[in-house]
Amino acid sequence: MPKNCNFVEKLREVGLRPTKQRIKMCEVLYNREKTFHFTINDLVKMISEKMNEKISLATVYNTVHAFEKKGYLKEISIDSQKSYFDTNTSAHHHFFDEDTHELIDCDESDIDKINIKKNITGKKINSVEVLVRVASDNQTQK
Amino acid sequence: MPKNCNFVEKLREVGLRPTKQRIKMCEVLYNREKTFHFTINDLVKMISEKMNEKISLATVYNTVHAFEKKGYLKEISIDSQKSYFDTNTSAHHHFFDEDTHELIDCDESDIDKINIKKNITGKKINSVEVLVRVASDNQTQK
DNA sequence: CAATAGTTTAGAATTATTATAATGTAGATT
DNA sequence: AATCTACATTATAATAATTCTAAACTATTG
Repeated sequence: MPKNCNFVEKLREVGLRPTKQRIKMCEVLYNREKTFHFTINDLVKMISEKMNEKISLATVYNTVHAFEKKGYLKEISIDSQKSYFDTNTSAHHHFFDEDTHELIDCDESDIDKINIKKNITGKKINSVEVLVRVASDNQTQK
Repeated sequence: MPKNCNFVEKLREVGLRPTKQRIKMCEVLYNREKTFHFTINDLVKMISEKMNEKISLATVYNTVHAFEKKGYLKEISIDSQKSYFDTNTSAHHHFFDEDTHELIDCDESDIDKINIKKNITGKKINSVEVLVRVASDNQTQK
């Protein structure tokens, strides 16, 4: 979703009603220079900080999942009990900083094309994701 | 951990007391031909099915985490709310079947060595994991 | 502008996991 | 082999993330 676009139209295009709450969430998520990563908790905080009115937690969950289903958000797998989401929905990989629990984008160009020699009969590949775990250089790792 | 090994000695070697519960869990996890994947829930079921006595849920969690810390188990990242564990602790990648929620091993030899061109200053790479999501070939994917 | 189908909401319910604190036990010391 | 002590186990409570529920609300259709 590009910057400053008409969120009302965007939402309507994919069959989501442009409600006040969804438009607010679009503004928080997409009215910015760069894509970013967040947890639901992060998002709730951002909304309550930047907006004068609050959005119910259930709505935040609903809307994030609706956006994910429509391809406006991507979920990122980390071995945490939390879900991370990414407003960058293009194919790309991630670094995960185990010290800070921060996710960092890794362009496709930063990793050579991955060639998978094995295949599962009757199954097609939906995605290939690389997760590079990093941690501080100068101390013992977990 | 090889098959039929002396679990008492193995546990002692890394500084874990060979308790009745830990030995039982070793038997369930390692007395078998092949390595496998499981969730805590799977494991609890397996224990109560195969054993005549039960092990407390808290102990299962504690022991799985103790084994993980000692390198007897590896945790696998999936965008689920559950944690998956793998008795294959060698470096390898995974397929995740989105239909059945099954994890399938993928040898290092099945994927060419991954070369990461980007690096994060002050951080060292702990691991590089590839997750290949697959789903049924003949229907619409999520 | 009324009907209706989709949305929002607060709060309850659920699920996975961790914390607590009392009891039990392995291994060392006598 | 009795005792000590640190580590383990246990049932249960607590926490945290997420989903469910059912009533109130609202965007769109007719």
